[in-house]
Amino acid sequence: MTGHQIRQRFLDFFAERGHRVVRSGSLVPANDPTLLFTNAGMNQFKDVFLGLEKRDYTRACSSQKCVRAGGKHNDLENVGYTRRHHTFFEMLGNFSFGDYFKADAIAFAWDLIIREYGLPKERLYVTVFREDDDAEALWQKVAGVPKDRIFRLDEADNFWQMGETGPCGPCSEIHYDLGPQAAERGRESEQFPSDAGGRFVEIWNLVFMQFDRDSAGKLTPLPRPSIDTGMGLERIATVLQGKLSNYDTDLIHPIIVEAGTLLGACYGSDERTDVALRIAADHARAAAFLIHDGVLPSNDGRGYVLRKIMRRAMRNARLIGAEEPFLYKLTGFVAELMSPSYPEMLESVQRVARIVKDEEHRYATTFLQAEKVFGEELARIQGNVVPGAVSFKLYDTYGLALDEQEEIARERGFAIDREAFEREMEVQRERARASWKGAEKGAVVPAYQKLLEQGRTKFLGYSELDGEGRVIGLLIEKQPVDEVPAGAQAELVFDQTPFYAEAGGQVGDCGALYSASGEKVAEVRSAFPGVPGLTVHRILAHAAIRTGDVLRAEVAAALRDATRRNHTATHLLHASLRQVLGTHVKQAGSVVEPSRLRFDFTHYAAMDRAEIEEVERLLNEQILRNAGVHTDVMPLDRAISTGAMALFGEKYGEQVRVVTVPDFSRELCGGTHVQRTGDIGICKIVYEGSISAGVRRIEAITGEAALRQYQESTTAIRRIADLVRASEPELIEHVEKLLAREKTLEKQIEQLKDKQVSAKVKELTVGPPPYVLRVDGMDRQQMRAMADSLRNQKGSAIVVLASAEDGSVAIVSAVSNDLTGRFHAGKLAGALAQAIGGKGGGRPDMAEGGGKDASRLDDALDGLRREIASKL
RNA sequence: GGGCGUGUAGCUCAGUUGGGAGAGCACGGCGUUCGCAACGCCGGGGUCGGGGGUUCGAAUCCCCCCACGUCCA
Repeated sequence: MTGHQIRQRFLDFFAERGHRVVRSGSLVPANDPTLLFTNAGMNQFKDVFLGLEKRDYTRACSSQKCVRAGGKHNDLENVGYTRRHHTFFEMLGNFSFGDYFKADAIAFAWDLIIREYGLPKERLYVTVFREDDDAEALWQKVAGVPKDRIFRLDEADNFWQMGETGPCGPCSEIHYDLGPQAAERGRESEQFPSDAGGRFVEIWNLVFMQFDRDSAGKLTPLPRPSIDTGMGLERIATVLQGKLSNYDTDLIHPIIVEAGTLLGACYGSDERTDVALRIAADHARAAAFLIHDGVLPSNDGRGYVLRKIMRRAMRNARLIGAEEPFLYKLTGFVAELMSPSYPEMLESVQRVARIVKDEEHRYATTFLQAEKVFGEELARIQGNVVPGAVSFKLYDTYGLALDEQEEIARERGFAIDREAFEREMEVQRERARASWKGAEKGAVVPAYQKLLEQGRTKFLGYSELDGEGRVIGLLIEKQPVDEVPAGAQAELVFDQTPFYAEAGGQVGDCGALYSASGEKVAEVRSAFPGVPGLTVHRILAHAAIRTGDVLRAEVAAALRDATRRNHTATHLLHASLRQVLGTHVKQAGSVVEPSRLRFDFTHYAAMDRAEIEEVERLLNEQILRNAGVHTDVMPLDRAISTGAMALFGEKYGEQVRVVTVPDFSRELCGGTHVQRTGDIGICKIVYEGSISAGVRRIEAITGEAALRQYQESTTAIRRIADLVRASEPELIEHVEKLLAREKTLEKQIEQLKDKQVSAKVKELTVGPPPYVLRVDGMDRQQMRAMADSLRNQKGSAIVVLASAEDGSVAIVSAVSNDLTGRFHAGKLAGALAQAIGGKGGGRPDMAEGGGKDASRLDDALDGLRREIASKL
């Protein structure tokens, strides 16, 4: 059975049993700052398990892309050396949201692996949580697993929790015996539950979510227990394909072979090569999928983890002799290999390759730089051991990995002091820990969650800008209160509201609240979702407000209208960019405010002027067309099948809104839009720039803001034209002429100054040195040239020049080389400067100085002249 | 978020007790050549990342910011 078939059978199996097949979520988790990457199948259902989100199904199954690298689960260091560690893998899972529980979960799992996948019972073992009598009984009753094949284990292995608090419960695992040949040498006789160094592998984990843990650690039973299971696709493939290592399955082995071809190496020839090839294969998978999902290599956060993964692959390849970029080709191969299940991977092949190749290039330059510095350091040290501090600096500042250092050191007969290196590393860790102010997790205020239990806020604002709402919650500084006094800043929740809560880049609405008598009782500063589905209004109360009050809520129409114009314009901009630049353009971030719109998107190069103008033209053509903007609500699957654009890292419910500009743009969007494109008025791009490698940013304005900008620009142009006394049509040509003239004038001044210098030099060289004199009006540049020239022409000379201007004095002195033993130019300049209340110094042959008191200059020069004469 | 490093001509970079902004390549002109490559001569090209400070004087020292690199979290 191929890997793709194994995945498909899993999904089909559960679909036949009433499960909704849900597409894999993005590797970048939506709305979850606590998580670096999606690392389990249940991530995208987290809010459903927590009861924060409702879906129109209670059973689901998925094959979820996962990455474990960085963060809590970090497998990166092991990848390549073991049979089963990966940075990227797929997790098959079935889920029950308060629907079926243990009995069905066990029955499904057993049925699938025995009947569908045909695994022999005698090779299977089951573990349950120490106290979970139910599970043990069910495995015997429902699946007919003999009691001696069921093992009770402790919390560490068989109790699962999402976090410190929240849903948790016992779990139960199915293990498979790969046979004694899979055991570590010498451990062949060890029996389950030992893993015998790889002989017994966990293939499926069934989590029985049945408790809620509060902050005190107390467990209360959940009213509707749930199921969350996870089976690693690569592992089950290993078992079903009769292999011992995940790297030998058809999901990964072809990539290893391809890597071998690209690197001119043969898998199986020696351990070093094999490790490098496995690392290349695994990391190419991770890189291809991460970049496809919108992650870009950078120096912090997710991008940094991606960079580390890619560099690890390049480094190991280099150790087996790779000199040219290769990883970018391998990611293309990965896309091909995975395309039966992930056809969308083929769309991003070009973009991914470009980004990977850039990174390979960057790595090469970084490595060269580091190697150079390392060489300099090696030349400096005594003995043949590289000190820990040096090693650490190389690693920390220049990114030269320790195994690379050892490689280079060995070639030149040096050794690395690993212990000293570790000590330096510990210091760095300590420093980072000390400065860590504590992660501000998106702590959900419990009060918001309580309010949500009374129902989601009904949003009236798609069609209305004002409406009545009943106050169902009031908070001051996140604490619930029954009444808000006049003058207080507070948060207010209605049962329904026309206020848009900040989402999808669109800012929340501002406005005001009125009592039944028409009195204005509060200003609304902004509105945001406290938790998904709950609109929280930030208010400044003008009168007392109590829960239960019915108020009229009125959105500030002018601001909302401006926001709508910018939001629809954003969609038109997105579509225009795709037409002009290509379909590789994808939204990477967006802000929609009343005053402007900001749009980040994937594109490999700066836009040239013609492209920007073409995008603007196309966009405004759509505005002039004045097409109606439609919004439809439909299931997510249908929306995607009609070609609506969905975004990276954005989470959508089952029912989605699709915003359409006929024949031009179609996007999933929950925001507010204009009715006809003509309402936008006009759209003008005011900024285009880089945000990071491969991502560009555009800022644009519409409507009134665009008009204002236009007026300001024309005013400015008119003023400039007046100032330079030119008519607008000939303004550019005129300014060009002025600049050219300025340049000629500057050059003429230079020439005049030069002439002044040579005239003065000619005049002076009639007489003998030393030359100690005032040259008022000359600047330092001229004085240097003059001193130089005097000295050179005479061959042997002392020159001291002083120039007074605007009350301050500049001094330059020069001494020819034959005299520097007796006269130090720096000392001459210093002595003169001191005499006029200043300072000076410089080299023995050339020096400068300065002072404030020009009135004493002549006397000082006389003095200096006498002093020099006496010593000559 | 913290540590270290880098930022100088279109490109690659040099520039130490603070005192002349430079090299190579690229570009333009002229010359040598049947032509090309190559070479010779001449030339254009710089907010020394930005801002502030210290100083008579800052590419150089100090502070802040930005961009990039790198490591830790």
